[in-house]
Amino acid sequence: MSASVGLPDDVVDDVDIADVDPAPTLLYAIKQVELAIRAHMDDLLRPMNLTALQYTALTVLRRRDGLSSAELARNSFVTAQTMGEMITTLERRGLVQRRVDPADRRRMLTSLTDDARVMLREYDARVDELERTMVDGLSPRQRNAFRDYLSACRNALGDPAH
Amino acid sequence: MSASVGLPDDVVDDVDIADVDPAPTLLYAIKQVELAIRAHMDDLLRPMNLTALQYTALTVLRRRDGLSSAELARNSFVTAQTMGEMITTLERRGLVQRRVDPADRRRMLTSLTDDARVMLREYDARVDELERTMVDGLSPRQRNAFRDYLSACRNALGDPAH
DNA sequence: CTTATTTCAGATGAACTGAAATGC
DNA sequence: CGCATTTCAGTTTATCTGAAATAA
Repeated sequence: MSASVGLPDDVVDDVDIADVDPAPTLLYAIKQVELAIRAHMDDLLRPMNLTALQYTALTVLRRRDGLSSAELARNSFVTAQTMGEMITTLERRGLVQRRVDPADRRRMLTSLTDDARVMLREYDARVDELERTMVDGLSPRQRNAFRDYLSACRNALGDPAH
Repeated sequence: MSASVGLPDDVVDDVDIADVDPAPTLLYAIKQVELAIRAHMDDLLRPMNLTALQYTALTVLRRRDGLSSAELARNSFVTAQTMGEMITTLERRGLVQRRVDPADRRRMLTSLTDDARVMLREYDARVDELERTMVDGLSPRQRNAFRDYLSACRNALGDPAH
């Protein structure tokens, strides 16, 4: 992970319920940011009647076509049953389609429909803007460092449920 | 998972569903880390029969005694009713106590009980260890930068619900 | 009068556990 | 046979919306 971070620089000195105390834990800081993101995302997603979990599944499928429902479940830390039901919902809405994996006929390979791709593209700009707003105070170099840190954290925590 | 055995060099060269693609969004990366944290925290909290939200409320109260239920709700992006019910549950379990705010008799000031403080202290070590595991690959300087970035993000996203 | 906080009363949805069918 | 995936069924629990009481 290169790191390559140079300068931690003081980025904020705003006083807020989130940081009125010197140093709450990083765990808590991450949770707070995720809560704030989710509130914004829910607002964004509500018009298209998608939950954050559904949206996540769709964007994961856009990057990695043909995952099975069980694989998507592991990615989002929910049970296979929960994800299976969610995929069924998306299928009924015409956003994904499934076909039996010819190499392993137990599995169902899931793909986005063209409708889903169009819909996701319409939201890309808004999601990008949310991300830009979020990292507004960070330099490009800091953003890269931030991404590296997050990746390191995710890898360090592993896949605990399995 | 594998890795983490030798290779002190690159923190991440594990191929994983979380980073098989070059650069998913920071939004997604944060969500993934938070999901991983929550899975670990749920495991940690299950023995004491606390949800992540309840634990968060308790630790917030430890830092900022005497918040009202409505304030706690805003901090966690849930409705006042939801937080009110959760605080009632904690009160019945003897983990918090409430008293009317003498300065504004509509409000109920919430405080931890001694029992709650003891319980939280018992878990501090385990939570600290989880955090240490998570940032294992980061230098102290990087950890500080990471904290700054998170704080900047949280502040940039504001309190959308109000 | 309007607003904030709390509380009561449903309604809902999203998740879970358990179990069965299928196929490797 | 054991294990993974999917699907069906039932349940729980957390959260929400709506409405009323209180007090500033």
